[in-house]
Amino acid sequence: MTQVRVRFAPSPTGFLHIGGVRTALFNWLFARQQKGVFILRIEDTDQSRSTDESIQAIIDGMKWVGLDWDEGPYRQTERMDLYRSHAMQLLERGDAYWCACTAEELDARRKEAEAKGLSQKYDGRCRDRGLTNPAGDAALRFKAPQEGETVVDDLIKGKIVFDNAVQDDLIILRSNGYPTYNFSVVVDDALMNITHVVRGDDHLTNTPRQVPIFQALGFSAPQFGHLPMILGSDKARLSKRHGATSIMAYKDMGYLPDAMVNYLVRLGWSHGDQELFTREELIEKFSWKHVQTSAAVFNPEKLLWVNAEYIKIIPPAQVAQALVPLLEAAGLKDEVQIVSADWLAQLVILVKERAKTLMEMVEWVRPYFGQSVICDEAAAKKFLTPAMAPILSKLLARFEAFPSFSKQPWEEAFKQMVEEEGMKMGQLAQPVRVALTGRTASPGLFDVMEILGRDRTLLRLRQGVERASG
RNA sequence: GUCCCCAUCGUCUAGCCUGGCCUAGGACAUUGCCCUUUCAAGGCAGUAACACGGGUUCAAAUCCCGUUGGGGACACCA
Repeated sequence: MTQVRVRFAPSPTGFLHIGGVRTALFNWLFARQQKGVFILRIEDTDQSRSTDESIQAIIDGMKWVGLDWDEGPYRQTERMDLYRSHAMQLLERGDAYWCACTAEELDARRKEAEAKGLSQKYDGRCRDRGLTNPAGDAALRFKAPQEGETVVDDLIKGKIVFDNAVQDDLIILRSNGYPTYNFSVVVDDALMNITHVVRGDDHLTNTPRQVPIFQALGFSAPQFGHLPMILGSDKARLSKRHGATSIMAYKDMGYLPDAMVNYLVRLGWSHGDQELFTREELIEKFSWKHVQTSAAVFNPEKLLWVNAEYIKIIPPAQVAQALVPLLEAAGLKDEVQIVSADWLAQLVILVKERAKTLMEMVEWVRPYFGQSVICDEAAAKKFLTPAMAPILSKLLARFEAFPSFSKQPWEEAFKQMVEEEGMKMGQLAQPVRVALTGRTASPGLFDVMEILGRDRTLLRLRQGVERASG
């Protein structure tokens, strides 16, 4: 058994998006399961579109979702000699030829063919001209076999047969000397000993173009696997129209990387009825057999649910840690600094069942920082009424009698007062909640008091009484 | 236009390979109820799908053919 070697090979022409992450993820899972090697390779042979910022964005994105690579990042622009020397091999063997047609001419002919409803294939006019390239401005074309069939046994789709007669003589070296995609991938996949090429469905028709190049170069082709596409809610290919597509945008929106991974892997793969998996489980249970053959619609609501599940499952201290940067960004930098990690973890426990994202959690948690509270006007108007003032004042007095906070006695005192006043629980609880948190919705009252501590509880209650009286 | 892929609830999917256990299961969303100091969470229940047409077979969601529909590819982009 040779060792599994897979790669993720994005082109640095923009940020790392959802689809790319999923492709990377399937490769990574397979590599980890097979104790293989996962390679990151940057396909930057398109000079005009590749940027260094994009490369950094890819690296940042991969790191955030925790997809670590064993080799690379390789950059194709650093491997130019390899492509050129292999292209020359093909030329020498008669498997490639120089083509003097200019891009403009080709474009014009293609448009004409399209207008007439004919094949848009290259007409092969330079194929047998035996041209040389003295001026250095010709492009090199691969002489694609025109007879027989190319059969691909896809890991996901099964056996697919392509007629060689429809294959084009692809340009493998541009007139500027740079290789094109279909050639550089082959050279790299061959030279890097890639055993399994797993990529998006959109590359399916590239496979019969690439297989003959492997063969002409004297390499055996790797195994191929084509992942179905991810679609937007309108069933069109996922794009900016469907909201944030950069993976890092999800970080900013308060998604947990593990939740992202869990959602994405379930989008196109399943293990019976199981919805939630640890990474270890994913690595253990992953199999090509259960990868879906059809495209899947990206469903933000389910992602939200998965994220909420992770917020509940993950150790609170860990959630707290991920929350800190968002708190700082929300203007709570000073407040966060003076607070202990333990206290923050406790706070997370209070709100983790209410927040579906870290972003929402920031809002849930905001009232528990600072001495006083910022009170919602409508809430105050409704619950901190003059009529409530004496009752709240009475409650305050009872609480003040306790030298320290303790849940049970405080709760008993509270309930006793409700009874004495002939009130319903909610009639007293809501005004107190507003006084303590400034809002009508919060975690359990006594949990709130516990997190605030005796002093702040009393302070806020006192301020609530004032407000109600005023 | 040519070539390729795909088709189960609104969405993600189980089942399909190896036909009967499918009166088609789970999850998200949605609706109702319960729980309840608020908001959540949780529990219970409900609505909801085998694209269509032909075969093959005692028997088809499952196998075969066709139709329709969706997607992808056809660049000196990747």
